[in-house]
Amino acid sequence: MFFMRKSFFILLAIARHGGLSRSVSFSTVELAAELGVSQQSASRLLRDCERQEYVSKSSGPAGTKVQLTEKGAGVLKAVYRELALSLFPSQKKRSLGGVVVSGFGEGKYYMSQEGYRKQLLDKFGFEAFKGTLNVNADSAELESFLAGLPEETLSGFETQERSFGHARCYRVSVRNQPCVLVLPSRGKRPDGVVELVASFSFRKKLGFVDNGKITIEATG
Amino acid sequence: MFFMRKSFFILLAIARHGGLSRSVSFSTVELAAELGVSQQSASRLLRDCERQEYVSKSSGPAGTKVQLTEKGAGVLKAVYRELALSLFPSQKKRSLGGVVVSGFGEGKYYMSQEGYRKQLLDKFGFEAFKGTLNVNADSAELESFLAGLPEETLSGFETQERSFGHARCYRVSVRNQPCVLVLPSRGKRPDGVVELVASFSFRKKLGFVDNGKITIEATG
DNA sequence: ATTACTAATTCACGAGTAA
DNA sequence: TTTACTCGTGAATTAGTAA
Repeated sequence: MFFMRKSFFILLAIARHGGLSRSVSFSTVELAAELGVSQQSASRLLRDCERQEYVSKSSGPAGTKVQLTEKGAGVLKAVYRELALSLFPSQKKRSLGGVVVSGFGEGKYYMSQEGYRKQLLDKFGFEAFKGTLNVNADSAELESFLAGLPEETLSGFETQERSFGHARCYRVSVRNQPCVLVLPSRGKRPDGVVELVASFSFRKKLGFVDNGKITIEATG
Repeated sequence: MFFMRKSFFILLAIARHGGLSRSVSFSTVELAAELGVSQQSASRLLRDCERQEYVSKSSGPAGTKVQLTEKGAGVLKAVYRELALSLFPSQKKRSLGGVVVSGFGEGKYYMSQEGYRKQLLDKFGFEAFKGTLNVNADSAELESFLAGLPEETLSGFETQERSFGHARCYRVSVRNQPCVLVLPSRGKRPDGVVELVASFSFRKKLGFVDNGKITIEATG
């Protein structure tokens, strides 16, 4: 957890300047002043962050442009989660309400890929049912629900036909059945729609139907 | 802001173990393992935190007991705030609803103390009206409202008669009138009750009465 | 202006160990 | 077992510059 200690405050400084969502101009002199180190150290520390893939940057005599990577943003989120749990232990959001929506079969397609099935088995210990349950939730509620959960990542991979992106996963449960909430990074989906993966079919085993209400619970 | 860089992760580790609200046993060996440093470094770093008054601790051959001070907790809250603003810029809570309650005149007593008046003038630039408006808010809402605001502190002081504790302050506004939300640390008050201080009387100038609704807005 | 190299320096770290 | 000291080493930092 604390291996990213040395990079954290640089990432935070970049995020403060908006580097989470876009590339920002950020000279090493400014960065140095904010952190209270020399320009030389700022330059070196930034390069260390790039080596660890926390940021992507381009720099030259015209200045530096920098943006946090997913991995870098993950560092900030992980610390945010720890802080939130420590500072406001009472306020952890333990459940998330949503509505079942139709997924047009992509869930089945993705869950048939060995690249994902293998990782789900390794990380979560079950053979995934070849299909997902798509759930629509309020995106702000989803955000704060997920902020309180430990995050795991399914890596992207390539097949002969195409390449598959990585996905963020969270252990949750529905009606006391453990399952995994998956947020694919690829394929811009509507805000607030997530996929649930389990060893079984939510529709067959638990009787969920389109437009039905569902409650997702945090586990652990 | 980043002067506490070196201590932050130690404070976070202590908070994870519950050291925010109570004294926790925490051997330097454990701490070292969590941070990925040697026992010797953990011991030294902990001592640095004590010197900076981020923690209070007692240690000896039987082990170490440690608890975060207000100042130490303030470090974690400040970082939490920065993270929250960067990660979820949309979600900042900008206003807080509450109900005016009767304060039995202690507000007038405190606001008559030169020790507080001087600090309010220095920090906020106004002569405080000798009285406060007590407001009752939902304590969870209050917590998340304040988490998004920069915090300032009025120091405690001594008079011939008694000693006065320190207080946490936040710049806010009510009906577009800038004022200061004060949370005294002393004198256990009911959860969710705060005091508003301004250059004027809320009751006379704005017509607030007991049990009336009030909305406090974040400024800046 | 910048960034970022190399060299000098410092100060943080951990080994050894006392209490 | 603890905690925490001293001290040698080297990684991290800054100064001085080049580009």
